[in-house]
Amino acid sequence: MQSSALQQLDLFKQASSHSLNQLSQAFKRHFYKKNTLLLDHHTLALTFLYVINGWVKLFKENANGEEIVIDVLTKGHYCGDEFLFQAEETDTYSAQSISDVEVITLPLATLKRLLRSDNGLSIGFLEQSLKKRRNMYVETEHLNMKNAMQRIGCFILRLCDQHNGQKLTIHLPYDKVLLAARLGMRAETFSRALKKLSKECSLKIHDQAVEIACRDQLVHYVCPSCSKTFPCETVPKAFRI
Amino acid sequence: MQSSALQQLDLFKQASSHSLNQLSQAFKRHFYKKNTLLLDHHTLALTFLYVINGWVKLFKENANGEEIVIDVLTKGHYCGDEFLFQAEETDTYSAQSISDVEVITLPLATLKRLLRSDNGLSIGFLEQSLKKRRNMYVETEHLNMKNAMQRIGCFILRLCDQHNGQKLTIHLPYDKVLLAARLGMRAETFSRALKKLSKECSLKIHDQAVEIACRDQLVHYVCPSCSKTFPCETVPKAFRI
DNA sequence: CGAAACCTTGACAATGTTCAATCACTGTGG
DNA sequence: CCACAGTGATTGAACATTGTCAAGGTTTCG
Repeated sequence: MQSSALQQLDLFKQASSHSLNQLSQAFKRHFYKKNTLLLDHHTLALTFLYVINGWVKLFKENANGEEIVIDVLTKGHYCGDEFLFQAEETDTYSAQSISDVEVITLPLATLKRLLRSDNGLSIGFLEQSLKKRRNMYVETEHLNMKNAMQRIGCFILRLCDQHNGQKLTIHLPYDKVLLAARLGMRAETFSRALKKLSKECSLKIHDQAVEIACRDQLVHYVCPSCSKTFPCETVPKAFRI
Repeated sequence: MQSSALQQLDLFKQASSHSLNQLSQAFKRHFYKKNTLLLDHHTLALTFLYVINGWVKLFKENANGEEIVIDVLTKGHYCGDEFLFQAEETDTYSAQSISDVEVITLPLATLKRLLRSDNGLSIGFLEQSLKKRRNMYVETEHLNMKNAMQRIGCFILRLCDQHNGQKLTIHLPYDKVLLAARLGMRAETFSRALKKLSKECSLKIHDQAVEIACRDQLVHYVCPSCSKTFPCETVPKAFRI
């Protein structure tokens, strides 16, 4: 990892050159195959994880042994930072690749040491953490205000490049079981809701491909229940940090 | 606001004495009556708000004009920080007192200026922001995993001083309509669920008072669906035998 | 006093979950 | 190469939970 490459990232763009050098040496770069456990819940609480390419599932188990999906990360996303100043290992989770991935890792202890002496680095992490919180507020609102069909529609809309014309085809970035969990519903509910949504909004579904005849029709169904207007984000959710 | 008092707060405990002095001069202290609009959604995006005493509701309206409760703050809680580095005024909300309150406010611009030159201050804000995010993960999990009765029970348990004995009486800190919204359900659902919970777990409800005959009974009903164990704050499940 | 807010209750509708069955597809070992 | 197991996906039927609407009681406050 070049320190110049690091500086391109929002997280590090205000970091000192000393920090960037230290970081570029301390980071480890990894390539993993699909379905590999990247970090177990012990290690994750000690490690900063940044996704360069591919998709990563964050998950834990509840008391009944069922899997809870915390989040799904891709290019530009990261995790583990929330345990920086947390002594006890609690509320942690594991990370698993759901595609071939390229990631970088760094011991939180190293990061913490650098943060202590580099205000630019601290501010970068603060800024991104605040952004994550704003995103979480939106997600919570969606979970409360939107039904299954609307949440799926919202996810699809966020995959549309906003500069595209009306008619377009997008591809669901990972399997439907996981997507259902990510959107807070069961696989069966997802299957039915997607089918219903496709009738309602003139979509054609072929496996992972979603053909959208008229984007505005989808917007009209999905967005009224929301405090934002489409396009919600310049960059689709998948590529947000 | 004395700078020595400020330093007692987790947010500011690592701040430089220069920052503390600046802050203690820039802060404004306010006393408001119940049901006062403290900050509208424009002002809130420009203001740091810290609650000294009393209760504050954060809310906005959705497209249908219904109120969405974002959060309810009390002593030691704060908000507005998430707009520190956000140029556009989006996803904002308003703040209203729901009891007589004492709060302090500070323009975010001032805070931002101080953060730039005080790494201790930045780290304080980062640390608290990460803590908020960990709390939000727990809340999201609860919303997904717990039903109405369990969410109410969990809220009640968190009001119990963990060192109390089995039998105790707690008081709901604000009205049930708001509490229902805070817990992500309708007032009617709250009413029925609380009644059902009180039968299930030997509670006696008189208006705002909740008499708990056996706290463990409540724990037994509420906590199995959760990755934490009661008392939630201290003992991670990982260390149970 | 009267209006408004708070709270509860009943009947019913909407939404999502659970369970069981089925099918297609993929990768593995014999 | 085929049989087979496992995963992903869909569907139906029964069920559970929560929301909606309407009504009525209580409290609060001007």
